[in-house]
Amino acid sequence: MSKPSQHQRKIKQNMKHRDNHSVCIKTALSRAEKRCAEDGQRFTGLRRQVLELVWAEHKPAKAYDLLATLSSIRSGVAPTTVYRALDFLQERGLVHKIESLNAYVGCSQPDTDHCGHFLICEACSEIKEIENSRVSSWLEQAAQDEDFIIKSETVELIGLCVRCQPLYGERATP
Amino acid sequence: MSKPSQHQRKIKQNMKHRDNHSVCIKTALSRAEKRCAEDGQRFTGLRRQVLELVWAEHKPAKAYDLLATLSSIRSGVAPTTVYRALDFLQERGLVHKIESLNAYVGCSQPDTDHCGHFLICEACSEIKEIENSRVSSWLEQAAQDEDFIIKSETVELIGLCVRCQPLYGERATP
DNA sequence: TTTGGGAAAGTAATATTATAACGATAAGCG
DNA sequence: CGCTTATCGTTATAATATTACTTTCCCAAA
Repeated sequence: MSKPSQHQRKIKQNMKHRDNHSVCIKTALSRAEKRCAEDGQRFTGLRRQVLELVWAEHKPAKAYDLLATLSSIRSGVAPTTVYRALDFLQERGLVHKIESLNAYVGCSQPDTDHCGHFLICEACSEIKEIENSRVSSWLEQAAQDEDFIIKSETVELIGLCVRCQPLYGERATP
Repeated sequence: MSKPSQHQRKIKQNMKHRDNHSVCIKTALSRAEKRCAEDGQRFTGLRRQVLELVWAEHKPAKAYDLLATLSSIRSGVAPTTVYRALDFLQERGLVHKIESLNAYVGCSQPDTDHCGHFLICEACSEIKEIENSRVSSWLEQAAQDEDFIIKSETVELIGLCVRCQPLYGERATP
């Protein structure tokens, strides 16, 4: 309500990003390639294909959907195939699992060592990874109050993204 | 490092709590009863038993483990039985699901309307729900930066609880 | 160039988690 | 009491994930 022009600007940013999504994919792939090379790991055809499929949209990809798609472009694909590739990609921080959806998304900041924090739109399913170092330090603080030492974080915020708010009047999925 | 005596105090608090855990359970049950009465909902024997089992420990309870235990004290128990009861309890805020574990814990603050935030010890599996209104308002802030409206939050912090830190030297599970 | 070792992928089976569909029963209400 | 509806029983099946074992492929050392 407070800053409509800024709101519009963010929507445009978002649109632009969608139009150029193929750039995202390419970037993700080349970063993955680089990352694997550095680690002395093999970025095989299978792994590349799975990562490409995960990146096909900024939406959570279900393992069995990846399996189905992958089967159509490659033979001898079983659940194991997909899960192994996903495990590999997760270990290298190239993909995150969204626990509340049992689904996977490409990591948008694979260079920084981190666990992802996500905004998940319940209307359009788009996922945005928030890069917000404040969040982690805040959570650290909260944990410290209990003398708890954090090793990894699952933070998944479900709600309405900037584009879907006008459509759903700030209420839940119709 | 900084406050060893306070650390000790917290450990003692924790111990004391474990010794008196039956109190937890009773409290949880009577709160549930009250809550259901207020809502005009039936707190049936089945629902009570499931809630009791979930509260048996401060550890995540798996649906199929509940199923097995429940089967031993009641006949005609199927997966549906357990999931229905869990759904009921979740809707009323009496139980939370831990997404990263596919497991369920009793809610320690069923009176306040909230989504839970959890500290999960990877060594002993104990779960502590953090009641920390700061956390939610921090996350709101982070979401606002993206003009995102939060409807619900999944926050699960994995690490070492106060009792397990000395045992595992602040490192991951052995 | 060959070959041996290890990583990756193929294959089959199975475990784990969750839901759907439909009928039977029992609790509350007029 | 008889009606309505929530609850529960029952069966089947869907969706997600892992284990174990075999085969293939890559790469590097001989």
